[in-house]
Amino acid sequence: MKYWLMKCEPSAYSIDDLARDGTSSWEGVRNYQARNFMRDEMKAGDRVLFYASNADPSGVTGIAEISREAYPDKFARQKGHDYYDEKSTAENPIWYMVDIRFVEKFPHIVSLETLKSAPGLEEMVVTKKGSRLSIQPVTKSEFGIVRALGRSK
DNA sequence: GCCAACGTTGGC
DNA sequence: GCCAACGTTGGC
Repeated sequence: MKYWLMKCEPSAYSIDDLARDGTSSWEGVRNYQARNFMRDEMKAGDRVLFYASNADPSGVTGIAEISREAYPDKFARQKGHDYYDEKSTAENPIWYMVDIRFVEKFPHIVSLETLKSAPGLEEMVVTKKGSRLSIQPVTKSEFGIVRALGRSK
């Protein structure tokens, strides 16, 4: 099993929205590196740290899991949609999406500041300066540390 | 809202 | 294929 961190602005979609919906599609990834992780490496059952970006504060708000592996992002072919990309075709969709399922919401957000100062997370991608990647691989050890922080008071 | 860091585009 | 210009992300 692999572990991931996925970013989303809470104004667009939050852990509370996911808790309400149960599952959600994860469309709109328009970065090749993030797409490759999603398309080539994400498997059903993989665990996800749900990260709120551009938030106050930003940080990990809970856990989700991959419920459906990568399939073409249909929004890339909907003209006028925010996620429309004229280069995307049925034969070569270019962009992919996955579905995620709610697992748990932490009692408190694990802020970026906390992540940066936590022992064992020094190499975690999200704690590095200028790390804009919206889908990041996380090690099993990092995942466990963040989950413990999220569950603790 | 600012702006540094990063990815993409396009002229050459 | 280089790299300047531009657009976007996301912390602050």
